[in-house]
Amino acid sequence: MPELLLNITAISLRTGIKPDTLRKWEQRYGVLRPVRTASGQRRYSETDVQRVEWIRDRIAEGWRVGEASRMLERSDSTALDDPTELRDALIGAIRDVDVDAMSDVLDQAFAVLPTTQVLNCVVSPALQWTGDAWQSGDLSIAQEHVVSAKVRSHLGALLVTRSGNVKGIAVLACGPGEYHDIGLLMLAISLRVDGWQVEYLGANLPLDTAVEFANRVNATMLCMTAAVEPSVKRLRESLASVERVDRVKIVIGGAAVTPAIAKECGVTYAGGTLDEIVAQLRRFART
Amino acid sequence: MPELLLNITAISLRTGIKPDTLRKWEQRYGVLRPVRTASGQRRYSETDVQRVEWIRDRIAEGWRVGEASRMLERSDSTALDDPTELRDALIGAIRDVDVDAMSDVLDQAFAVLPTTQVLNCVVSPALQWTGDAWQSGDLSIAQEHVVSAKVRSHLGALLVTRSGNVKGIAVLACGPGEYHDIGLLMLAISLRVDGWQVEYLGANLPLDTAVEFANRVNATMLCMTAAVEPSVKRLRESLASVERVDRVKIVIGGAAVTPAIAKECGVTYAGGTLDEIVAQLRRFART
DNA sequence: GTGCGTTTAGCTACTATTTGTCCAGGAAAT
DNA sequence: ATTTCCTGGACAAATAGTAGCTAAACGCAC
Repeated sequence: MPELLLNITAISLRTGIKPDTLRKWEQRYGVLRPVRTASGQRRYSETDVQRVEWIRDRIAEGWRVGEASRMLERSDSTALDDPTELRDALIGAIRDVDVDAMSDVLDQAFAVLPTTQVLNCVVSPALQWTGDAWQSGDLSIAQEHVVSAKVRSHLGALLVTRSGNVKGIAVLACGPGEYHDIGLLMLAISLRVDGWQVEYLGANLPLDTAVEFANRVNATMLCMTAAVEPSVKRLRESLASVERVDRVKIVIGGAAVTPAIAKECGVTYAGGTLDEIVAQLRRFART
Repeated sequence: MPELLLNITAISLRTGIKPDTLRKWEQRYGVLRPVRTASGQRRYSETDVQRVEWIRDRIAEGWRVGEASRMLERSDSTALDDPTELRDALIGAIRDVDVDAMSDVLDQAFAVLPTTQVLNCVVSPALQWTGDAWQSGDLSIAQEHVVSAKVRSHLGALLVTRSGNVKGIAVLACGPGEYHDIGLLMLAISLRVDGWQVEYLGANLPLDTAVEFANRVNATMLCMTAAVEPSVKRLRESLASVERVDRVKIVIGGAAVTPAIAKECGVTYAGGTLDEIVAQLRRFART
């Protein structure tokens, strides 16, 4: 599937709606969610074209833009479109071990909400809940695994689509001994949406080989995570001994990493919500 | 027939793009690769004319030059449809650490070949090659990881689509301590294609909780894998101590598992190529 | 109809990026 | 000798971005 994305002039020529207007529609009604390129330019999909044409036709029939947009929103959200409700629905499906429902809710969420919102407001809280429920013994490890696997599949699907133009290349990996990679996967998706080319290396990667790889693919930065204490220790040891490549900036983060640790190792720290991390990395890359 | 070559003025007159612009396109986007005379002058072919005209037309449709060029690059990367060639192309991309090409080849393969054939004839051999190259030191762990991650994403995307449960429910998981899950993921896809409802639990799962889960979702069978020696040991220990549920048939397999081990533990063995395993499980489920 | 508030497209101002054109100085072709 | 072409850099024009303002169009109460 060579997914080709239109810029604002192209979609404007095809739909007959001026660029200014398209931007206003996006700002006011959020009907269009074009992905952004490296420099922040909008890139529209075929679906976006269809949405614009649909609204244009409604306007021709005498509807107002706002109403048409709301109709469109409503028509493609059969049931839920509220992040909170979707989150609760997902948690409910997990609690009931209803694997089909889990997929349904995830499909639904990705269909009606912007990707970053799905990650921040639906997937993240649900995973958090899953972790807590597992710790308190309300959920078995198998249930926790099935949730992870499901989420991973959905996120993986988002990672395969490639965007043509890029801010830079970001290499993402879990530190040595670290197997908690879902958070990193979510970051990968978020960065991709923000216009990065992401090379995702997954769990348990020695730092030296990660640096070498990042250098080889000409990456702008290398993000390593550690979610638990033992792997922070190993990551720190690696950072102390690894030979740095100046061109590749190293960023660390993850549940068990603190700004102090990063400072001590002479690398940058990123943390907070996904959106915050993306913003931090965006600024950081410019420096 | 002596191929007729145009100098830069000629191609400029035919396409309406000024020589200066053509040179900049070449410099900036590399779309044109005219041959050079002894003294370094550009000589364009008919293909080059077509490429310039194609880009010119895209620009008229509102695209930006840079992106149109990239689209052109993408579209004329030769389309393969032979499993062997695709396999070799994938291995080549892995060897060259060309992450974009890897995605291209995988996209291509899944587009033109049946899923099972992609897994058996393209992905499997390429992963095998990757493993061998890693062991012989020709490939770093990072390179091995990026291949895994890429393949995992593509396979995960296939696992998201749900199909009816005609043959029964199969629960798949790696045994405790086992993190090599790509083979299992490929089996998951193959079983799904064969008409099973697959619940994929991924790496490192204790057997007792897997059995409990399989029972809870009314599974027909539970497949556990072990790819390396230590995890076979843990799997055997678990099998000896876990409480069986009659309804759920347990099957084990994986690189480090032998029929003898399965027999000793009182469970069924499955092994061979993906197709063979699927056939074995199909027969097995009927009993 | 008239008046009033809301909705809407278009416009301006300003910044950043992308892209086409031009120029200088030297080499080759005519 | 004049013209064409090369490279590389400089620069201006075009395209996009954001934010905020304006005025026409519209809905609705009177």
